[in-house]
Amino acid sequence: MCLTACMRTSEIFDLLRDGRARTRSELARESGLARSSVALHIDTLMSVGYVAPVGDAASTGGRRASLFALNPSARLVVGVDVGATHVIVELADLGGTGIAASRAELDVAEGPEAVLGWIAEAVRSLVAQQQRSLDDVVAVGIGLPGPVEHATGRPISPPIMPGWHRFDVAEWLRERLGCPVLVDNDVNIMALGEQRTAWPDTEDLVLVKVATGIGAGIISGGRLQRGARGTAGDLGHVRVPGSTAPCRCGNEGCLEAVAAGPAIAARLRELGVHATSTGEVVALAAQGSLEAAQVLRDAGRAIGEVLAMVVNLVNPSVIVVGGRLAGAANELHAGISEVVYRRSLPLATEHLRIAASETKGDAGVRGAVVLAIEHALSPDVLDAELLALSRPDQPVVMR
Amino acid sequence: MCLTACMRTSEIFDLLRDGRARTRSELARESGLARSSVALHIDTLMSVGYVAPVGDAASTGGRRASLFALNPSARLVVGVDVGATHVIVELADLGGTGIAASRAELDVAEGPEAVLGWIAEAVRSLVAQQQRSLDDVVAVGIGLPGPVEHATGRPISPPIMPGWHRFDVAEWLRERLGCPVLVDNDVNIMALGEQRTAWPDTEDLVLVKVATGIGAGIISGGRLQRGARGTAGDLGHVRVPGSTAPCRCGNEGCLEAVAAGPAIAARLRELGVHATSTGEVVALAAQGSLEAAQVLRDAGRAIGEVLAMVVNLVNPSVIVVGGRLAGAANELHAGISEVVYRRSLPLATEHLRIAASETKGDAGVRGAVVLAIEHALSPDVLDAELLALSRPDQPVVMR
DNA sequence: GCACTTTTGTCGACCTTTGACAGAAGTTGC
DNA sequence: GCAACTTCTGTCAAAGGTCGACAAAAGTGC
Repeated sequence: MCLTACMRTSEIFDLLRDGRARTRSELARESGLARSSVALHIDTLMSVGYVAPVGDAASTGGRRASLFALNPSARLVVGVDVGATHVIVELADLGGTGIAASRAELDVAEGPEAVLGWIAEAVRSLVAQQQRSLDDVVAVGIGLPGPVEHATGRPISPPIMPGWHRFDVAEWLRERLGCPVLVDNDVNIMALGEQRTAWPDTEDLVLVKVATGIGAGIISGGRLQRGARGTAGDLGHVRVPGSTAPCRCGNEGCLEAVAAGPAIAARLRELGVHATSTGEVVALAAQGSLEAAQVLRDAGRAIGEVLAMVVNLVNPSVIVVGGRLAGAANELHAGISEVVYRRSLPLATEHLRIAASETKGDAGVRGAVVLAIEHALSPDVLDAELLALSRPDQPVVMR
Repeated sequence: MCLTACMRTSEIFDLLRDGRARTRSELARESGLARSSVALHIDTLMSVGYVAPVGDAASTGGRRASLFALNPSARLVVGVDVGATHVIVELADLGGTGIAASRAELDVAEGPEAVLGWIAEAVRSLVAQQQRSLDDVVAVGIGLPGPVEHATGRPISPPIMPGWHRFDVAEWLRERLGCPVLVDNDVNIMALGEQRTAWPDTEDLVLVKVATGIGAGIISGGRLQRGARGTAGDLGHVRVPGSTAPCRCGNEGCLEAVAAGPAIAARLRELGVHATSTGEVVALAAQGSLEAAQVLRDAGRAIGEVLAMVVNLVNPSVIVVGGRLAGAANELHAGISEVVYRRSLPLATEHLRIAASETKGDAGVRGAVVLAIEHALSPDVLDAELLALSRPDQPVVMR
């Protein structure tokens, strides 16, 4: 049997990945194949369930053409956002639409088996609630609050995750859920979520998360930049010009020691305002505290200094500011914009936009869902699945 | 005729791109195709000249298998390195080996038509000298000393290239040389040359060029990062912590105002040492001037401060230090290493190497040649060429 | 209702891929 | 030096994918 059988099928499917409905003729034009060949592939894709007819197109003077589109409910994916003190598990369809979610206040320091155990149980129960089978779940994406070696799915020396160093998260969950598991850093995943949902036409985006820590996810040329060891985008310990504040990392003048939640709270206490946590800073800003506004604007300026370098270095078209501190405070955004536009090269800022996160606290899970979907629907994986379905007797071999 | 005719042919060719010789069986194993199919594709590739037999493999107990490899002399490419005051044009084979080169001391400020005119003439004469036809040249790569929009092949507001703004370099040369022209920033091209020749197994590399200006080329995940407008890697105007030196860009504390050639020369004059140009600084360092050593080490530290951010942000496995000032002075390298290893995160520096450029002043042309070769031998271009050759009557259509 | 337009499913022809086979080329052991 | 064995090469028919064409179906506009 010809092994290239389903090759072009995944090519056709790739065109439908954006969710838009298309006629057979449109697909033929876009793929370069003949209409008759496209029809054959569409039949294959419909028999697997990944594609479904969605009515007819308007007539252009003759018979109406039938429209086909990705069938989001064909399979399920799971997105998981693990924070320092919470875990969110969301069940979603292939279009990225959330179907059901679970949340637990769980300390990541309790260790991998406790956290991942809860996640596995949550997935099983969400799937059961929807009266679907675990076999329908084709991939799991998961974001962790620390450095992750994406290729192997293991955290590497994560500061706030004791017991997780080199733990094989991907394999542990795969054994229990029976599908591929993609692991990445939480900020990377937020960047992915933000880019795919709010900025689909932007190929170069930087997401800055400002909360108890500060980090960035960099998407360049449409691809997430992870670097050699998966630690790319670590803004928190970049030195801010003009600051000598001591940082827990041992160096001084780090951005995190100046502009992250704890540093802002400390600064407010110096001004005589009671604030001990990131949450309280957010609350003060929401109440309109003048001191909070002032300190947040200064923090924004410090972040802006560092982002100005990022702009010169990476040349993004959009910077998205996210994280708990960004949501509550326009001052942070104002401080950032002020410095970035002054300190970066004119050529790099000419078409640069600095925007607030669109997904309200949701970017992490959204990104995890995207990570899972993009793996499950990638040509390689789809080819293997189509091959397996066309020959149920043969074992699945991944090349 | 089936349009997919030569599809798999380029796949086989892709395997031979690394220059290593292989037997039909090896290619079959690596490509997943049957031996007989591979044999057919090899025949096609030999008839076009891109692949040639290179003797027999050692016997493993039976008949010796014949070896096939990329035939470097099948076609020619051109690499061009345009500097502020010089132009180098090199004719190379498909293996990237230089065949012949021309150099001119030509000021880039004389404008595009003068410089490009000289380049076109140089190419013609080099090709003629080698008794080959201009038709054998399949691609030209060219590096320019300023921001370039790679996709369109036009410089964008280049500071030291008056008259070049938005000039269609690619089209101008294509019309006169009759083959595709790839344009990029000179530092990007140096990074490409360095990575492909000296660090082929490294996917994440940053090249820093230290000369009259300072810039960086970033290769991440094996791909050159150009950013939204092609200005990525602009280190020169990143702010150095602790410096307030005024810069020609209008800001203060820029790296270029502290650590580039003119700044170093100015600093030496403050110390009573006569130095006016980058070249004189290099000469002083070569003579073992203590003042030059001291100033260069300080410059290295300043560059190290900025590179420490780059390491946190991009997480490369190798930083290559190139440019005129790097070649002459170990002190620069020492200063850089000292600060980078102290200021970057331990996780990011754990496997980080900081190396001197291996290609002695040659990285620019090497990278331009690589750019040309990788375009000319890319599957898309090769498919089109094979299709055109199999149907000489039909016009070539690029999809 | 009729002429015209457009889509759809089907079919034979063509091309690529495959696995098998016989012959060629080389090695090893006696 | 010869026989037995191993491995590679070229050829070929069968199988599968793709294509263009065609007739039937479905819809529009007058």
